[in-house]
Amino acid sequence: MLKIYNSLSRDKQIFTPIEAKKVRMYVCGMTVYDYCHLGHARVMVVFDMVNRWFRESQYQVTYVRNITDIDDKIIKRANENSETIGALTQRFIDAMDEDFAKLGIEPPAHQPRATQHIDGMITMISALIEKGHAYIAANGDVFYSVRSFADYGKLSGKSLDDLRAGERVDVDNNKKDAMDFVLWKSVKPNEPSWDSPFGGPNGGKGRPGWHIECSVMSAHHLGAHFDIHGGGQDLQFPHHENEIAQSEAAHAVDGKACKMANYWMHNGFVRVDDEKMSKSLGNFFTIREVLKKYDAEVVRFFILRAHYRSPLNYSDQHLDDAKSALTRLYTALRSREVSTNLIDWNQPQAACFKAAMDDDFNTPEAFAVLFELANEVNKTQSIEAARLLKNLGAVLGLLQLDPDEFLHGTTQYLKPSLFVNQSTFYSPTVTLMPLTSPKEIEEQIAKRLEAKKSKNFAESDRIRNELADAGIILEDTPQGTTWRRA
RNA sequence: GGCGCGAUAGCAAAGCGGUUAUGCCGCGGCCUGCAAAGCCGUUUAGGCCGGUUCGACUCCGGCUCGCGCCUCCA
Repeated sequence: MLKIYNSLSRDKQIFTPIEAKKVRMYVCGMTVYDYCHLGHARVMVVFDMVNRWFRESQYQVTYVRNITDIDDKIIKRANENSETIGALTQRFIDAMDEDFAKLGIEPPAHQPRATQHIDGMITMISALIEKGHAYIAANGDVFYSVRSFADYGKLSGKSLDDLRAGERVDVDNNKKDAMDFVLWKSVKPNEPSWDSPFGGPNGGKGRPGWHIECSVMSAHHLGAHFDIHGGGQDLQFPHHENEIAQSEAAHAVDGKACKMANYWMHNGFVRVDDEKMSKSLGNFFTIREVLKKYDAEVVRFFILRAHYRSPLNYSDQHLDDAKSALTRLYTALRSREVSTNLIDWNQPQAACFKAAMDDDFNTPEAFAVLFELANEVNKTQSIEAARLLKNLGAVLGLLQLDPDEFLHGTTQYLKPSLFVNQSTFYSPTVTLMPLTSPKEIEEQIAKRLEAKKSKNFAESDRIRNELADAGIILEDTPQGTTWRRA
């Protein structure tokens, strides 16, 4: 029995799909005008995990994640770069796909782009105007009238009368109510536009507002009523609240609102020094920046190690910690031929893992099972335990590399001395040490073996220390000497 | 000002009204030529003040502190 914390009701509920054994899930994706940072990585990894767990639980999942490829920031950035909007967005979509693939994020079933759904948006906006939920302002903008939707605020728990619109941003005087939000923006000079029937000084030409995109794209792929809608916590208000207002009003039949999503899931923020990581604060780390220093799987492990709703502090210290922990799991799998196969969920440890995952995707608890299995493998050499460890890892999108491949590492090496006195995170200017090639390492190991054979321990230790300085740790085992990167 | 979330050992992070979470680090032991890895053991907990209870980290109330949303944001 799978339980999900529902932001809508603010409690954990037993998941009941609209259609038996099927899950229809929509997650707000990226606005593609720059590289993705770790905050974005978290949403994607978290919902990838959710997607995988549903599938593992025998659900047929239709996962939709949109791409916002038209908005103010994109237009601004394209102008700054003297680049076309199409070229800019494609460039960052490619970069995003590359980053996500490295993090083991499986592509969603559908990845609609806003610009492919303009017609649908115009249709929905027209319906909203017709039903009295939207109005065309004098300048040609179309606004949603929040006061027309009785349930406005039900997701975020906000009351229209308590919101402080205009406190930090000037209120557009074309609006009837300060909280009204834009559905259609009348065209401005040097901006792309589409034709619409909304009229106004520019003859209806304009482009859609942000919120309408998701209402239209989710309905297009999943229908007016679907199971799960997810995204980062910062989207809860106003974005998701506005989506509800649009969708439920537009799809209402005979004045009766059609519930948009049964479950709303929001993941917690990634923080830096206890502050939200964000573009505006400038305290963000891009995925590709982090992947220079850490293996992608370490980053994925780091994200999944915390519960998805908890805040997650980013720092190199925490990544180092995650790396050590993941190394322990891979070390247990080392030198063991492990085939993947189906998991027997009645097996006690597997059952523990399942119970944790079924409890609102409690990955930290699920990880505890993984470590118990690693301990068992190390203690008893059990192939069964090793197999279960790898198979459970697969459910989370982890532990699928050849252990040696992981332990030999592909990321650059940070000098240990730099780890001292770094309570939070390293400056991005930190010097990374180049990697010593595996061939070079093997040569040194061979030389050391010669020295060891002739009991020249001073020489063998010298070689070992030299490699240690280069970030290579040697391990003598009955089967020979193995190495891994620090 | 409104609404919401959180406070667990050196660090990270869960469950649970009474019994070892887990990982990293530290310490002791085994193993090792010495290490590393591994195994065994072990030191550090539950912001503060009350209440309920035979018993509270876990439930209730208050306080303090931190964070988030109320503008674009994942």
